Amino acid sequence: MGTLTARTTRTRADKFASRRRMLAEAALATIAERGFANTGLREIAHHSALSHGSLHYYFQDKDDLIAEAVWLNKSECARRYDEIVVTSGDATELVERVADAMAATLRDDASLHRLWYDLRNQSLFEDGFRDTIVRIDALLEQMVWAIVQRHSELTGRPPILEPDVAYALVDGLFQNALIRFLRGDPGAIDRLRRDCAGLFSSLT
Amino acid sequence: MGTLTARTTRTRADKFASRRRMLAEAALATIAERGFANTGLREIAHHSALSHGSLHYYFQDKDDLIAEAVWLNKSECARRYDEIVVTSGDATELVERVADAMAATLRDDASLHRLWYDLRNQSLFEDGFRDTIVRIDALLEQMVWAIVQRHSELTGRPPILEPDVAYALVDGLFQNALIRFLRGDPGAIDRLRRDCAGLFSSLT
DNA sequence: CAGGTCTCTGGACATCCGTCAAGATTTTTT
DNA sequence: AAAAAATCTTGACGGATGTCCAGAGACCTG
Repeated sequence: MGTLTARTTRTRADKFASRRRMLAEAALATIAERGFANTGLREIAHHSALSHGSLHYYFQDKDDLIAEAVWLNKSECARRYDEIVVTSGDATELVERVADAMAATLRDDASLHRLWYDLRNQSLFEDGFRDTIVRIDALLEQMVWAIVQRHSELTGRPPILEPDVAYALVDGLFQNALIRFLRGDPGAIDRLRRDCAGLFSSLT
Repeated sequence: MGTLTARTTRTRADKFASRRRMLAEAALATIAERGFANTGLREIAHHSALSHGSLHYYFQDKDDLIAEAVWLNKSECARRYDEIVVTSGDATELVERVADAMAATLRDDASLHRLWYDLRNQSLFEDGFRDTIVRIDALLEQMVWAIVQRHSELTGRPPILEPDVAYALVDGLFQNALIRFLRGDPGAIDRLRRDCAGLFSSLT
């Protein structure tokens, strides 16, 4: 076998990783459109620069691809509120900005959130990408709890609920708004903003 | 054409309806086990007394069958709290009995609830049985609101939230507990009972 | 330039799907 | 009992699925 320079192996690995990312993004967009169960590998490949045969060169199987795709999207999504938590100076500003951000992502990324709930439900039937879903779920719970804790700091009042309950309530609110929005109710955005602000304000 | 006696047509219609119900129940059990996307008509028929071809004699298509199945299960499920609402004498009894009932159905009917969330999500991608899902969703919201209103009567305090928000919070709590339970956490049952009681107590 | 990896394609594979229709079987009517 | 209507089975259809593979093209190394 030929000996490879360190530079070559690194660019190789980089290209491999970048291809994986590109395919994962194509998978994300495609599945977000039609749902996990209704989307085949050929359709995903059609939305990318490669053919359907290549998917098994970069991913072990379909579950591997989907896990990478949802992780790519959701792990970054969970960090989107960190800056708000850090830079908010008082409690009302924190609550307002969080509510605004949630309303904005409901409006802009509705089909991606729909995909998330789709995959989280599928993972209750099969264990293909269950581990990834569980990890993301934990991330989202930490995200909500970070907001609650910061709000507690700013108000001086202790949180009145535990992290998992807080996450459950916020998630219920968001999922309900998402469903209403997708069913054609544009007012769901503003109502989510209002209810979200009210909920976070009353969690401490 | 032969004239049929009223008696005969009625028994005909009865038998037809009873067959539909039997098939819907078989579909319910089968899909609850493996999920909507992973279950074919042949598998459903295998869990019933008929063959897969008969399904199209009693139902227009697969969506029709699934709609009937989920309606059969969920429309009755939404009425299960009516008796508690009517017969509870004071606020704490109402809250305790509701929380007990929710914890019990989480323990006993977990896979049916999993199916409900599965179908509700699927209906956000396809419009096959969307109308049925929307109807059931409205029923569940009314169910939650009936509890809140009764609690308001018994305490003399007005509800602090609107019906859709109350439903969103309760649903978030239940769905979160269901996910934890299905992932292998048996403590999710008692925690749902506690959190549910706490939530209903603070909604008025 | 020759040799050897790496990358990618297009097609084949077995299997499943929902739907349908022709015909057998059962039930009811005349 | 004969005829008709309702019920049910079986097998087929076209299409879609995930996976795999032989081989072509690209790219780097010597």
